[in-house]
Amino acid sequence: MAWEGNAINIVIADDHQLFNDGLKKLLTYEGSPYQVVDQVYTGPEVVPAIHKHRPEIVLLDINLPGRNGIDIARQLAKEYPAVRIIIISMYSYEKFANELKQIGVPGYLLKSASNKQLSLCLQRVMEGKTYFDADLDGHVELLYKDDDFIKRYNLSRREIEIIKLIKLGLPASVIAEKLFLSEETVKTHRKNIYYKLNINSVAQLIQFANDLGL
Amino acid sequence: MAWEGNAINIVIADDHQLFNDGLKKLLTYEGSPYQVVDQVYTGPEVVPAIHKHRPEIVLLDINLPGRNGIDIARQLAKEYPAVRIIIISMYSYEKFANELKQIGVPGYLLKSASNKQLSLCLQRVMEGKTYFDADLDGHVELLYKDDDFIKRYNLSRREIEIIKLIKLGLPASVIAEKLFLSEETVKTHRKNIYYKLNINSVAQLIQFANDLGL
DNA sequence: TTAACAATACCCTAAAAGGGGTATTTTCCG
DNA sequence: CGGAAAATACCCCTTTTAGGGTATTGTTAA
Repeated sequence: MAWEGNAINIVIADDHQLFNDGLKKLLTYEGSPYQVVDQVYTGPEVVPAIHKHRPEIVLLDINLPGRNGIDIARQLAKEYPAVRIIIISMYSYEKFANELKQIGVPGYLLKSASNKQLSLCLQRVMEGKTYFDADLDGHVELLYKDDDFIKRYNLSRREIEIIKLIKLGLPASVIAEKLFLSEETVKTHRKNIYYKLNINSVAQLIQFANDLGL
Repeated sequence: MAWEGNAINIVIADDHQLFNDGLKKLLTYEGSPYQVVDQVYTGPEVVPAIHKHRPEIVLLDINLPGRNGIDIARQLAKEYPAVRIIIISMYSYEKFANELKQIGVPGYLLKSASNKQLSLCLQRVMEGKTYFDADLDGHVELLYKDDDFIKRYNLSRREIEIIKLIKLGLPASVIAEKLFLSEETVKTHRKNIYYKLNINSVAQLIQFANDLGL
């Protein structure tokens, strides 16, 4: 499609095939300077694809099956510093934003971004600048999601916070340290969560949280 | 694009703009029978859009800001029964599958579905049949997926079986009963699984299994 | 301004998980 | 056939969870 000569080559890494394919379509309109040279759908496929194609840009999801997107970004930044990484994620992981910047990731787009924001991001990154959607937008969606969750299951804000930490596999003692609480308090919250959700194991809690996108 | 005469009209409701726009592109290829007549990005916009366009099909996300997709589906089924609803969701909400079927939703696609699955789903729904990706996930594809999983992480068939039961939140004792094994054996398998996957908690195991669609 | 809820924190106990071994029998492939 | 891998099963121990309470302090909405 694009004039082969100096097209900007892109690799897309996202496990949602419909999103991945749709993104390709969005990028390869008539007269586009971009060319999607490869699409991968799992974590372990990313590095080999980059090695093979040496694209100018990789659009990289964080939640890839098999391997964490941030780990991949770290390896790519080290081994393929010429490849510009743009993270494409559902949420604004503010915690990771600084980490990603430090790694040298120049772009961060939310999936709720518009086509124009995508173009702008690509453009800026190709100019050697940065574009971090995560800084601007982040809070709104997350707070809303939590609110929705709270309403539906009568959970409190603190309880949501603790659910997220349990999801990471942290024991009550560590969660307590992180939140500057007594371990007993964390256990009390956990008990209340189980009661409200009518469950009785961490496995069920995680299924529940995952199902609702928490 | 499509021959205006008898094109199948579609409304897309998804808050991830890039996904929404990409989906439109995927549906409106040259010679496509489909025509995207409207795109909305929040819950409250859905019903008015349906009212205005009376499309044959609405592709509806569950996690919409402002209003829950299931509620919307319920209202649409009642007030606009001619509109065929296809849920497009990130996760397989097995809990809600029956509820959705009862409401009369004929289609359920995962975002990780392929373009072909999308086409098939649309086709079947337009023929008055149903297409539930959430179900298939549990049966048809699993055997293949298991093999893939085994190869990548050196897990045995028995270990996969036990992972699935752990995922349900069952304690080792119950798993042992179910499989006619000693509890100690189940614990041994679990230890080996943790070692192979380099993890150390049930929370991490579930994340892992979910990521790989197990 | 109270009553309800959220958040905090402690007590107790039993069950289960997590982590370190070792060892036997089956199964299956070369 | 023989050896590797898988599946089975047990021992030990410590930590954590799960479930049963009670209780104090804020905050907040009726």
